[in-house]
Amino acid sequence: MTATAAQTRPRKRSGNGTARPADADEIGLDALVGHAGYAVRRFQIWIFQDFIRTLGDVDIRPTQYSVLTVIGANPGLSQMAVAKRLGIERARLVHLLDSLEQRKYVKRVKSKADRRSHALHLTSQGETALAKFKRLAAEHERHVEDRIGKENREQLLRILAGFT
Amino acid sequence: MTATAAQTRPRKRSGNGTARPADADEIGLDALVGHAGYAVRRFQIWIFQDFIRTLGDVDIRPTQYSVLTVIGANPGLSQMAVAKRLGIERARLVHLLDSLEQRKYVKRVKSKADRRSHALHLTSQGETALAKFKRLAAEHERHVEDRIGKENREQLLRILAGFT
DNA sequence: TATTGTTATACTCTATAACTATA
DNA sequence: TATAGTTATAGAGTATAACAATA
Repeated sequence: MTATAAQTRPRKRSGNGTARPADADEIGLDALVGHAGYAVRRFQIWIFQDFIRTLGDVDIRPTQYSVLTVIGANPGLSQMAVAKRLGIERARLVHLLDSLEQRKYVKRVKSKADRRSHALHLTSQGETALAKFKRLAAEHERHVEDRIGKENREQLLRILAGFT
Repeated sequence: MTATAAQTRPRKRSGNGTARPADADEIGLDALVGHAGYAVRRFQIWIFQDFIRTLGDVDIRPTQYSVLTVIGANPGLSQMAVAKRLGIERARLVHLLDSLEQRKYVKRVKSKADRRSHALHLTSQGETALAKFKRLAAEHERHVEDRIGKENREQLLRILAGFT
């Protein structure tokens, strides 16, 4: 348990009494091993790196992908709605959309109902591009499956379903 | 599946033909639902926020906690060794240690064996403080358990054990 | 030549605050 | 007054490059 691990003594290294530094894989993590947050963080880094690599040719990062996907599935949403749904700061979404609009994937249409807000839509270019991004993202997902196993991936999605 | 979800049409909102904007919880995530990375990312944000809140009084963040824990369990490590083990850039570790050293939790001792490197140790203040941090971190871990369930947390740790 | 710690730069992301134009 | 979008700033975190001291 994490609580009792607090009393763990530093473990001996090498056992040969030399001053030789420990190899990376013989360094103990102590209490960290019992923390879900540590494992989740390391996994998340791995998974994002694979996503970025797999979608490297099309230069789309996870956050951009999530924005395009949500707009694609819910055309006409306001920026506030997208920001809230994805847990992104509305100030940050502004820049994300600037970039996606420059690349002609998204357009901001002035809403007639509420002239303060923009209705977000994919351009036809955006629709075509998103279809390709989704194919690449599915490929990335297969890498995840290869890494942790089909069953484990499904279990993971089930356990974390409440956070989406 | 994520692959077939690429063909999903935008789902109807409200079904009443009005221009009323969709509520946050009726906005579909489409392909995102099938991505482990999205769920993991949202979960990781939740878990870090709880960690930061739970250890708010002692002003220790997850990365600082991981550095202190590893030094505590492996006294005498070099900065390179700590950086490698935790997957932190060595340039970044410099600043983390500056702060932890200012707060008298850690000391850098010039290594006799290799005069380029520093041997890292907790101060006695640091040892005492870390014991307290570990108790608070264990409390945070119980929050995780409350949120996702004891079984699920253990399953998660098992699935992600390879990433630590 | 290579490595350790350091400094510096740039870019991403999170968290705020404040401004404008609307409502 | 409150909200949507915008601009700006500050602090984490990530990714590099370059430098001095040492190996």
